[in-house]
Amino acid sequence: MSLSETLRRLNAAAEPSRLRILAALSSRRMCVCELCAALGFKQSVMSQHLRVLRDCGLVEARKNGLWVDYALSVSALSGPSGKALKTLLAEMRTDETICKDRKASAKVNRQALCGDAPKQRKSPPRA
Amino acid sequence: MSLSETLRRLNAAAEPSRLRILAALSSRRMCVCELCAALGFKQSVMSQHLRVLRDCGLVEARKNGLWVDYALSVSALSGPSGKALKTLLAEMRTDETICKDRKASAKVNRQALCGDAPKQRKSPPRA
DNA sequence: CTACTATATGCGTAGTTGCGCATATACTAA
DNA sequence: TTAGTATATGCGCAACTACGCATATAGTAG
Repeated sequence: MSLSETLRRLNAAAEPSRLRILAALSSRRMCVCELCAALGFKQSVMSQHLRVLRDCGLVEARKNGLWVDYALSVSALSGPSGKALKTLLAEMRTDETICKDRKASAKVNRQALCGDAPKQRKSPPRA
Repeated sequence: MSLSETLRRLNAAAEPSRLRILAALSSRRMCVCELCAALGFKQSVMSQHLRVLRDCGLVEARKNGLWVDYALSVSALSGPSGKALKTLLAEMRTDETICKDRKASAKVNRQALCGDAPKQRKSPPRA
C-alpha cells in the first residue's frame, strides 16, 4: 500500500465519528440502519461516513436484499495503518463513548428496526 | 494518554507536510531554518506546523540562543499513536519525497544557513 | 404497474485548516 | 540604546469537510 493510501486511511480513521463506526464494526457486521440506531447518526451522515471508509478501503459493503451490510475490510487491520488502527481499537475499549456504543450495538437488531415492522400502508391501495 | 489525545496526534501526523517534518526530525534534532531549507517551506508555515506538532506532544522545542531546536518528543513513538507513527516512519523510508528530504536534511547546516553568514548591516550605524 | 423501504447522493451552510503576507517577539551584538 | 536575526503570531483567503435537508436510486411486496 502506498504512503498516500496509508495517509488517507489514517485521516479517515482519525475522525471521532468514523472511529466509532469502525469500533462498532470491529465486533460484528452491521447494516446502515443498525449503525444509525446504535450510534445515533442521521442516515445521510452515516452513509457519507461509510462512503469515506469504503473509498479508502477500511470497510466493505455487501448487498443483502434491501439492506447493505458493512464490515471491516480484510486489509483494515493489516499494513501500517492497520497496525495503528488495531492499537487504536484496543485502546478504545475503555473509552466511555465506545462502551456505550458497544452496548447499544449489542441491542440493535435490523428485524426490530425495520424488517419486522408492521409495514402498514400509509394510504390504501387505489380502487 | 486519552483517546482524544491519541486522535489529535494521529490527525496531526496524518498530514503530508507534517509527516515529512516528523520524518526529518526522526533522524536528528533540527532548528526551524534547517527544516525550512531542507523541506522547502516558508518559515511561517513551518512554524505553524511545528506548533500543531508541539501542541499535541509529538515534538519538543528547546531554545538554543537565537535558534529553537526541535526534536521528536520522548512519547512520540510510544503509546497507540506512537506505534502507528513508528510503523509509518518505517514504511516511509522508501517514499520518494521522503528520500529527497532525507538527503536535503543531511546537507543543511545552521551555520551555513545563517549563523555563519556575513551579517553585514543593511544600513550603516547612525552617525 | 403502485406503494413502501433501505440506502445513496446532490446541495447549501457553517466550521475548520493550510498557506502567504505582514508584523510582533525574543535574542544577539555593537 | 539601535540594527539585525530566528522564530512566532495575527489576518485574510481558498480549499476542504461534516452536517442537515431534500431527493434519487434500488429493491421488496402486493
